[in-house]
Amino acid sequence: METNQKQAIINFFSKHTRLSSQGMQDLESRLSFSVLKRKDHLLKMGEVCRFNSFMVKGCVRTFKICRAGKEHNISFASENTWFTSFKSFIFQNPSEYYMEALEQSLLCQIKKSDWDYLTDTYPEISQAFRRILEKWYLNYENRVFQNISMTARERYLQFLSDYPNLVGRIPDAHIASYLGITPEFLSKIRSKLSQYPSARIA
Amino acid sequence: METNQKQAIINFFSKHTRLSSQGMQDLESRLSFSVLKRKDHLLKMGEVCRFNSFMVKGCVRTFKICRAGKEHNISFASENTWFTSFKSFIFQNPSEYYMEALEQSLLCQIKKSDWDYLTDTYPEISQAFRRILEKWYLNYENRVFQNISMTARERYLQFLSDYPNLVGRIPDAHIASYLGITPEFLSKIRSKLSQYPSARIA
DNA sequence: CGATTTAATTAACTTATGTCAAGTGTCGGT
DNA sequence: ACCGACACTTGACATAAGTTAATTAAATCG
Repeated sequence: METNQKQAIINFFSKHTRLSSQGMQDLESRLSFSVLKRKDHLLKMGEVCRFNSFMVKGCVRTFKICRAGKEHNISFASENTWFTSFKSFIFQNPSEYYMEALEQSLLCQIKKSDWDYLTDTYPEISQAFRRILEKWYLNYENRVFQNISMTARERYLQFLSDYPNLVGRIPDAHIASYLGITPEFLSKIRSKLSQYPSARIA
Repeated sequence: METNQKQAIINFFSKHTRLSSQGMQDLESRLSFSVLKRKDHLLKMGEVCRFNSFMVKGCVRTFKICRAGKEHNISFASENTWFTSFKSFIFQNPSEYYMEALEQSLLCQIKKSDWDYLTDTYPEISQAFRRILEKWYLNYENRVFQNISMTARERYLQFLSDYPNLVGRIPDAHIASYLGITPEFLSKIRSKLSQYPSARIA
């Protein structure tokens, strides 16, 4: 059963690199599973993030509390994505971010020490990690561009097209936070969009 | 003379990794210099970005033109920073971005093929590149958080503190674009800040 | 199944930011 | 010294987005 789930990760790596059978075995033996209930915290601010996580099933939000004391979602992790509190994981220092499950979730995790071992030992795994990091980087680059160049409505339409699997699954208030607007304003945007559906042609 | 300038890059790498003398020599022999005049384009949209560049002296902006046809600055490169049009450089495909010199600039560049050779051959250099990429990533992560959680005035104050060397050096309109606001509104922010200097305590 | 919390909507009003247009100042080139 | 770009500012007005608070709908838990 668990071995079946681990397959998702092996598949993930296989897509990004030619993984030697030894590397595959070594990787698999270092994966561990973790189940989160809804509202469980995977990480709290100030804690050191010990794991890089692969989401098998479920959804987790990563957020930070600003000076004014409000939560701001910076990203969501859903099926088949790697996620971690990057700076804390890399430098093993206290995280600025919280990570909280929005649904019951099944994660497959690698400890920092195993991660370091694997990337030091297997160039293919190291390369796959660089690919993941490149993807994360390009994702944030796009987010920055969207934030400085688009209205809230345009960013919402972009979100719908980028993350169709999250819409209707997580509370709108979390999407609003991710977009940098209030839930009330998102509600108005949605209301106008349903009134003039043609406006959806982005 | 040029050898002197190359020293800046060697220094940069030395700070981030233990560089073997052979790697150092190999790296140095693959660096080339490039001078840009003000308003020169280092890269235009649609072109493939052939280089990773290190800014020795000067300033370059990277921008993209949105659907509405307006330019939006996504980043600035000034002294002692690496910059490139990342996606285009990595995948050698047409860039979505333009890069334009805001001042006469001196760059030290590495071709993609040399970059690949160096990172494949010298683990230290590969590691240094990962450090650069991590830095870029964390920079954008912070930008996203700032964009979704701060007002324009707060983002401007943050910019002043993050990039004091750019203030008064490049036109305010470019800073406004980077912050995602209009030049007129930035002017009003500046005006209020000089009226109530204590408001600068961020 | 009912009781209670959480989510989403709506409206009135406020604040943040954009648009347009005019005006001033500055700087390099002639 | 003059001229024309460009940079910056300012004010009146318009639009985007936030705030507060009330209301309804829907999910959760006992």
